[in-house]
Amino acid sequence: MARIGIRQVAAEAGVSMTTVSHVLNDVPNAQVRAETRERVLLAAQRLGYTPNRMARSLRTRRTGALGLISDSIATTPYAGQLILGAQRAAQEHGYMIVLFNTEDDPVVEERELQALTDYQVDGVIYATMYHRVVSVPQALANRPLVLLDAEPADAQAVDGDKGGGVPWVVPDEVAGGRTATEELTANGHRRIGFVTNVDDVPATSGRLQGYQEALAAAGLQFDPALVISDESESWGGYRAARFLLERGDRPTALFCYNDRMAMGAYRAAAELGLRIPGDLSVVGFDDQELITLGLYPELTSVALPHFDMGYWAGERLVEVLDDTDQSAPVSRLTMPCPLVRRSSVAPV
Amino acid sequence: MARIGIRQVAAEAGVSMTTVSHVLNDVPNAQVRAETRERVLLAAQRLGYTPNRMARSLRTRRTGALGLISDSIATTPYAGQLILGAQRAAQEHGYMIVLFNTEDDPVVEERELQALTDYQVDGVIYATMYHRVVSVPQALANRPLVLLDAEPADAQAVDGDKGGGVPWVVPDEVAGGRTATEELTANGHRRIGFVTNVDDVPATSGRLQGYQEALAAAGLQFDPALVISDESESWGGYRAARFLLERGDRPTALFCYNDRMAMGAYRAAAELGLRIPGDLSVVGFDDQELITLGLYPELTSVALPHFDMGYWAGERLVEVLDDTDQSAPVSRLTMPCPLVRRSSVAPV
DNA sequence: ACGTTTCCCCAAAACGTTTTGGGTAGCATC
DNA sequence: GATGCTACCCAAAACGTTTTGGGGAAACGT
Repeated sequence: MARIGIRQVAAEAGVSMTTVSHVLNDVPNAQVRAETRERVLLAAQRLGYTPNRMARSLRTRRTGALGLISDSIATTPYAGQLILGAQRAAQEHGYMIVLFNTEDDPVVEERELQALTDYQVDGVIYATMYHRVVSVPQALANRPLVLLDAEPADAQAVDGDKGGGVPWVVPDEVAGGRTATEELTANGHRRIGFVTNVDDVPATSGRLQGYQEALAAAGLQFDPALVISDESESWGGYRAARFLLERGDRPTALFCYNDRMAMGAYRAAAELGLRIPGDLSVVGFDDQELITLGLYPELTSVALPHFDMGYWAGERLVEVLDDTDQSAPVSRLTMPCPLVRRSSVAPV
Repeated sequence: MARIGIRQVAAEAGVSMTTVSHVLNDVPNAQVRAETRERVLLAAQRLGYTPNRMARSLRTRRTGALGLISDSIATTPYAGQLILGAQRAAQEHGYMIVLFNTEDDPVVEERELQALTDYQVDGVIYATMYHRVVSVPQALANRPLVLLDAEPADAQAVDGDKGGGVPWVVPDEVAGGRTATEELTANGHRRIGFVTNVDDVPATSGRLQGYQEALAAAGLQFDPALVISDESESWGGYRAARFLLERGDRPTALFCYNDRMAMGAYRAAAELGLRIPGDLSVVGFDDQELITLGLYPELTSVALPHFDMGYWAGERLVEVLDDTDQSAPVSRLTMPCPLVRRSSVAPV
């Protein structure tokens, strides 16, 4: 059984290979009679023809592959969602995702970038897992590229939502911080602590800003004494919460930088005999179900839209590649972070 | 600047394309003088030649791509490790990993399998994220295939470690269960509860068996009343632990099916005023750092070797493909699960 | 009746490799 | 002097598409 190709289909339909190719890809300005088109389609289907991608790629110089290169895929629980989003977008447009990983190691990154170029992917998604600001590697400079959960170090593209630089998508940290805090102010809380960490990343500053904005919007005075930063994520939540809650005028609610720190806050509260949400309301960030559903009471948390970001990045990249509309497309997106309500917030 | 290919290299080196191809791939029984070989190599390097993968693929009928199809990549925090393992193995052997996802939906699976075949990957890794037993889809029947964190439903391959069926790798659940329990018996515990769930998967039965084996090895009687299964993973740990700990002759140690249930056990213990590890020792399973490092005291847990399994699967698959040694290779592997000791276990 | 346009279609070149099927030169063996 | 062998090398075919550059016939305008 000889592998069946376009040639066999042509024979079966009684037309030339050219015509078969034309109808199968319906090329824009190739004229083929409706009747012949039918015949070809039928023949193709009858023979169960599937195109040979390598031959096609060889001719068209496009592989239909998108490289997804990420920093620390193994150490973050979100990785799957980011990747799945991108994969689905790619899939829907007939692209495939091929995986690369830098492991946060410049040497590995070098190697992977090399691999990435000689696999001849059509475009690349450069992903970081924790909303980092990155400077895009030289090797990717002149390629179709989009940044995923990362923003470019050179602010050149920042000035507008349109055109220019490389597209990127990140969570809207400040809106997220605002959402979390508003949930607390809306429940009547007026003394709201912010338990955060000391990292200098967009997430910390953004969420803090959101916190401040929400306070202002609620007519509350920002009190620096209510925000505690700790350097450890595993211990920090506990330490900071403990510190805040032992004060005389303890806050009635805590906004925690992430669920891990919220977990520590829960422990601090338990040790001090404070019930959640009766004596203390808590909202977390990240919506890691391992934690949010594991805690008691279940933790209200702001979710990071990992899937959506991945999906957007994928779509954005194929847009660039397929170049359907040359119209200056949106180039930067901060994606909203929805609040998922559970049982850790109550009216004051 | 014309793209430089094998033709240019040939010209530069003053030899034929044939010869260039021969030396660049050093084909086994092609004879080429050492001096010519040098010349070719030099020319290639001087021109910065990199082979065109599509052309090569077209001719050799091999894409150098491995399909990795997994069930629920987005909903499990381990996904990254499994994938990274496979990716690294692939990378090291010059393969790339292209990603597919079934999302546990037969319709999607159908579509992805279709995509997978017409992308013409050389081989496929069929991965599940929670050690499932699967029946391999018809579409994969006659392809180079290895199962990752999954075992085949038809036990045809089970009879030996060699030859025959499709290779698969899973965690050694029973050894893991034994390890966990031994850690407790070794600390002198004699009444050890097992908090587990009701799912009918290899993990539950395996870990239970390990538990029993360890008890036997320590000369302890197995007491069915000490194992409590609950249907919910988020609440089950709490409920089961609470139930066990309220008994008059409460266990002094708990082996929990996974970290999530251990998290519940911590809460139960706290509510009953039992200190960990002073009054109660706990060991978990899965080693999810989000939990193990978030709990206080930090949870001793048995780790699942996700990276290693992924790596093995990748290596195994390229072995099959490159077919270096036809010698019947190991076909099944249960991988050991190391114990990572933290602070939740103490002598009785 | 004769160009011109329009509509449909095709043969062959091209993409960049690997592989096939020799070819040539030198040397040894009969 | 033919034959055979060995060591080295090459021209051309092949892989399965897409794309180029028309070509023939019908329809149309004059």
